[in-house]
Amino acid sequence: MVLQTLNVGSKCARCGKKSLVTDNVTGERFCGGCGFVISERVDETGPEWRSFSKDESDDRSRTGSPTSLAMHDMGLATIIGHANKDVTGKPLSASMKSTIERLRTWDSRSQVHEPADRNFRQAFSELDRLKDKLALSNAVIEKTAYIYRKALDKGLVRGRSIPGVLAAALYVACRESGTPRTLNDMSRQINVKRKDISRCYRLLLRELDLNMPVVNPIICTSRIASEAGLSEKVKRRALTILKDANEMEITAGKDPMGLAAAALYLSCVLNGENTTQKVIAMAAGVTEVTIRNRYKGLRESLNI
DNA sequence: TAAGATAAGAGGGACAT
DNA sequence: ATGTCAGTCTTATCTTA
Repeated sequence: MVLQTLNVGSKCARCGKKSLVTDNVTGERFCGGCGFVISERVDETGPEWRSFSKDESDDRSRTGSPTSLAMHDMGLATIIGHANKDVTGKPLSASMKSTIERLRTWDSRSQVHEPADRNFRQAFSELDRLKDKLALSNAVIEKTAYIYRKALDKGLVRGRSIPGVLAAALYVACRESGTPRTLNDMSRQINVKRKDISRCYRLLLRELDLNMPVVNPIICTSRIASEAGLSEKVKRRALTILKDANEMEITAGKDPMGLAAAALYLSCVLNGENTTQKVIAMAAGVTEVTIRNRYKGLRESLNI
């Protein structure tokens, strides 16, 4: 456990001695006199992730050291060095030496070589890629990591593809946090068939006893409206349409994206705005036929 | 060209066997 | 466990305005 002494000379906040040292392997700064740890990691400054919209920037500013569930060891690694000397530089006794060697073995095993941990590393590097691709917030990523860990603990990943289960966990996290991302979005980015993700998703719901809030079409509306470049006025009208539809209980069991898309289309027609079903269908990720069906249903139910 | 109509097929939930 | 059924969504094709 040899520690290279850098930054010597600063005063310790606890004992007052000028004996602060930095472990250049882990980046920990602590007092050589009393062992007081000053900071475990070197904090970076500035925002950690780029933001994609105003309302997403709020939960992305950095508040501390980046310890994350999405790191294979949750960012808590300690590394046992290779020199058999203690803090003062004296050689270790024979019994202590064997103890340390045993610890070192398990230390390194627990970090990289255990199968579960390799699984994490693979999954989380993929997750990191998806974060950018799908413009996801840090909160969603953390939630995904948490769910994935639980799934792995329960042995749900065995026999299934890592990206598949990961995408399912991500989908759960999005649903829980009200982030409107569809299975198709996931499927496109992670290159796993929608069907497979869907199956893993249902598995997670069953095995982890999750109960998912129903996707709110109202949230979908905003996403589609901005994607299709629709006006604020149209969006508002669509929202009242959805509210009415909800009260008339004709929304149950319908694809929320299709519903939101139809409400937007109806709103465009009512407001005399020129938009095609095709544009909205593209933005919503549903087919024109679905829009037509929902559109028809909305008009009949609301007597428009 | 956009919108509407129709048909075939897929995937999954509810339910009974 | 397995099969059937009703309901939804997608894809494809044709018709209509």
